[in-house]
Amino acid sequence: MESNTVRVRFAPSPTGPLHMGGVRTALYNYLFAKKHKGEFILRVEDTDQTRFVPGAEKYIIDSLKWCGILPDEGQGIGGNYGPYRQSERKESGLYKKYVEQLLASGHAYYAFDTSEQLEAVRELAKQAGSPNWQYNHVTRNSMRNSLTLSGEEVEKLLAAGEPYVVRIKLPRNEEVKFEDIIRGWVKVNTNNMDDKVLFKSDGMPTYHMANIVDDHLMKISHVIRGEEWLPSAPLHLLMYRYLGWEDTMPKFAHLPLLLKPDGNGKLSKRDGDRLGFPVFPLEWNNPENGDSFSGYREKGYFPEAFVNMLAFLGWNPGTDQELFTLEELSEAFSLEKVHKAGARYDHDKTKWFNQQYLRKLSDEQLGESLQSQAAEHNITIDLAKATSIANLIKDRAVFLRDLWNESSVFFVAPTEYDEKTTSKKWNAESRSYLIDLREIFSNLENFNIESIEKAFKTYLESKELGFGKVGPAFRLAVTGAGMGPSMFEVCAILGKEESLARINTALEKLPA
RNA sequence: GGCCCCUUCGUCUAUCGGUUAGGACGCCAGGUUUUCAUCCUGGAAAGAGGAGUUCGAUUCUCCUAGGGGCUGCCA
Repeated sequence: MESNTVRVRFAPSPTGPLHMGGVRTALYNYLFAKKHKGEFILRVEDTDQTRFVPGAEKYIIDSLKWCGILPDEGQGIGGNYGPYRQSERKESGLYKKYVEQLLASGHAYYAFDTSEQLEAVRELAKQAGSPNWQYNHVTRNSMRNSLTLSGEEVEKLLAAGEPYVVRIKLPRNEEVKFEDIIRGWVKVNTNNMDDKVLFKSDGMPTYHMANIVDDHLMKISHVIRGEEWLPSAPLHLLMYRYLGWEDTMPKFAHLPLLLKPDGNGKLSKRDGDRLGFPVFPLEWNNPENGDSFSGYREKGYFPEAFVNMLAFLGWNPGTDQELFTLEELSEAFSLEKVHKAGARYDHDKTKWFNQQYLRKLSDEQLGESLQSQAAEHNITIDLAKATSIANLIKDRAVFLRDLWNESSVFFVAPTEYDEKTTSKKWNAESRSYLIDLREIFSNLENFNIESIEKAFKTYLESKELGFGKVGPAFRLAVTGAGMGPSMFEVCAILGKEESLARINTALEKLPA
């Protein structure tokens, strides 16, 4: 079917931590590549030196690694199309060569207007009532560029080292259309486009230039990126055309955006911690400016759950299956099934996914986790015990840490007693029941689940009491809480001595 | 403002002209459970509005409205 190899790239710019929307873009690229037995490439788009953030590249790589979406080729991995950092690619004059080609063919021109001058023109236009002044086929005639200046003047300025940029020269009134895999045909008239800068005065290409050159040189077959790129796709098409690469141009697929759960707009980095969930895969701390954002990994999410959740934000297999491994996702994925509209992030659903993945773990695996968490609290327990405790409480866990949170009663005697339960269920009566139970339990030879339960129930019968009269007080005395797993199992695990000791403590500490 | 994209339950979504419009999360109710959680059962909940095409539109077209994106020598 596919005679051409699928090669896709994820091309983030290292300007900060990778947001979950970016992770999803990477994921879809990865899935598409795997589905078609192609290659997934990581390219670092660091053409903006002013926005460079130390550690960001490492963060991106670490995040992908945590998620399990490993590039086959690219920055940090290597490959035959390197280097994979645009700042390094620029060193060889790579981009400049193609810029000169465009200059020579008349599809680009030099512009000497400074940022300040442009800003002033824009400001003026705004005051005159036009909010978006553009450097285009009409305004370029009144600007300082190689179209308005004489050849000698241009030569002189260039020779004098005058700062300049190179802009694309767009034709007037031309329909540009391309077929997006997700959205179908998209048409734009060049009259509504502007002469974008291709080459900056600092010697760096802009995204528009670098991405076309690199995608071409790296033999990228499909460009799968966020919807924010849709408006510039026609420009990119024109560039392929002017560079003579239109026949091998990659296919485009513009992904729907991830939206804020509340209100409007796309999910942004400040949203998460504001609304009580992370927007980043990994925690991010920037000592330089004090930026600090929480991450899914540190919050206790399984990468598999995180990835599964992300996959479903904008895509759906068309079946009822919701739990997918990465391999299954790779098999089921298709761009045609990607939804067009933006997807609102739902944190409850994310937690649900995590709970599902926790349940896939065996009791022994859960026990191991509990054992190591206990060790962090300087408590040593053997695996068999940890496993049986984990089995007892796993149904109430969403995160692995819940295993410890829910089971600490087994290792640490209560120092406080739940207020609500105390005021509702603890009184002189219940106190006397506990005194009876202490007596009964201390006479039990085999202190196990069955015997405790039998003794307890026999006591209830003899006193003609309902479970509700004694149970809550019993739980309160032993665990300090108003809820939890079966008390017979709790006591059995605690052992006779500890159980009795706790009842004693409660009788001392809790006034009738 | 201009240009582009989008629009099914609160949320994520299925439906590729004919369905009692399905599922999941969340929510509510009932059951199981001494309690909580789990689990089981059930429930409420959607095609933005208006034209058209058609025997028949959620599905195709157009308009309106709403939402989103872009509008930098940022990506």
